[in-house]
Amino acid sequence: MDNSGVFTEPHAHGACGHHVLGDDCRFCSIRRLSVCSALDPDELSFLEDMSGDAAFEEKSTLFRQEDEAFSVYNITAGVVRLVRSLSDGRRQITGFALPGDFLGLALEKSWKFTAEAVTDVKACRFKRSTFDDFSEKKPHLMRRMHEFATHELSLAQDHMVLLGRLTAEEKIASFLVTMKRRWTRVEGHELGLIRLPMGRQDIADYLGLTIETVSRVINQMQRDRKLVIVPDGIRFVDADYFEHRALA
Amino acid sequence: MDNSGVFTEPHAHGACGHHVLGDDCRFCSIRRLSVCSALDPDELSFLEDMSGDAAFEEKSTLFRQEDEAFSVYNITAGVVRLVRSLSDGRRQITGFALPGDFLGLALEKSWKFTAEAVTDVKACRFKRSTFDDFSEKKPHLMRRMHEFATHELSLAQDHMVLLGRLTAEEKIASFLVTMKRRWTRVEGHELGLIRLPMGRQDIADYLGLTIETVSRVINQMQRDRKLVIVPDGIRFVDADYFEHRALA
DNA sequence: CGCCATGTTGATTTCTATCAAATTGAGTGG
DNA sequence: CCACTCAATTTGATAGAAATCAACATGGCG
Repeated sequence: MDNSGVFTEPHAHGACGHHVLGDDCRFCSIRRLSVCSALDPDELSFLEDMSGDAAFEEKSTLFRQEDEAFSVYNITAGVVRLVRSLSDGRRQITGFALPGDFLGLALEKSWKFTAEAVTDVKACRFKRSTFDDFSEKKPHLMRRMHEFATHELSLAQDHMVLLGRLTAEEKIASFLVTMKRRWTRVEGHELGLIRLPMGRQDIADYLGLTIETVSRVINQMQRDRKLVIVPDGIRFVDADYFEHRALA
Repeated sequence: MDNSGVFTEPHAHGACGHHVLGDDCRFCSIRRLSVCSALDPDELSFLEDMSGDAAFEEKSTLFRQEDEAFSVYNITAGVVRLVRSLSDGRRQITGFALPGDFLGLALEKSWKFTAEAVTDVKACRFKRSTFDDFSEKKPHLMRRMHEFATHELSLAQDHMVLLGRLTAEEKIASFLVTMKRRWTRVEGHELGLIRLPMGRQDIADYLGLTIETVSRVINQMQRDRKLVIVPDGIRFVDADYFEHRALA
């Protein structure tokens, strides 16, 4: 069921630590967005030698909470959901990783969340120990990692405000505005369409709502001519409405 | 009103960057908990020379969101609330800083939250630029900062689960259990009392509830003989109940 | 074509917020 | 020492937003 195509850490690890698919960091389209932007050509080539490409099928699991973190990942294509689950089945999605996002900032041995592929995903994988050794010797990279971590922390705080203090309507509006900004950044140009590759349940679990409420609010927004629902996402009709309702 | 004793960054900054009150890092009681635990005696003495003590009165503001971050702080005594506010007055407290906690992990110029003294607070203050230069040269310290940042990130994710998916009762139980653990760590030994120096409104703004709900739930717990309310905090009566209801 | 996952819509309940009023309690000044 | 004040907290009554329960619709895919 959920296990089709699962590619968990311990098994995945065997094939990594060396160059697998031969992609070239110099031509990496998301490098400017990633931790790798801190590196000069020599460093990049070194990093390339210790990296391997990884692909994950839609609905497969990159790794699970509590698993030992043998690898770290730079997402290069697709969307990953980061999930924390309670024993009774309640879920909170703490974030969606898009191309350019890095998984493995934490220095602890085990993952603190489960990562699942929302779409087919491609990632640049590094053996954790090698990557750590390298960053230990390259203050550039360590600093960049730290920048990423503190930026994530700031985003996490934004999300706490959203979860703790916004109404359902405000949550949805904020989410859509954020997704629009993130996709624009990734794609390098604004698209009329706001891609929503994740399902309604994922959106609900990200916003601390139920799937019914997410569906109702989005469809009400459509009836109110604030947006239109299209295949794979939505399109803003009244962008002002959204800017006004999303938290800065 | 809220401005009595305010000690904002720009003004505070004038008196810092050198040793002010003469406390000795070697005898710092919270060093083992702080970023400073990464340092050897020489480094500690260097850091001491560039540090200054700062004191903030109860209810005063250490710094405000958007202010330029001239200094970074190591809290040595008291409790600080970290606040994000919406334009319409809604507040979300993203965390409480206790002794040993560090404010200024982010590398960005401006603060991403407001910090207010819940009690009288003492802190070890460093000029931001000096501290950054120092950490740039000391991978030890940079790594330690990064560890702190990623640990905070993990705590932030815990808090997202709390805000998004727990009931009022579970939120309060989790909060109390966490405060118990944190105070035990700070004080080095377990105390029967769980100190709650922050008011009910602060607890509400931390848990995404209203003050009335916080009051009601805590008082109901007292009626149910799960805890007793005492001056400055609460005392667990049925510790099992709390362990069972708090998220791992 | 029909199946099953996903999403939508409707009816109702429930939890928590809101509105409103007492109560407590620390600090102040007579 | 005690009355007074003001803020913080508690308690009660009611409202409301979102959850829950329950069908029903859609749509991609074998």
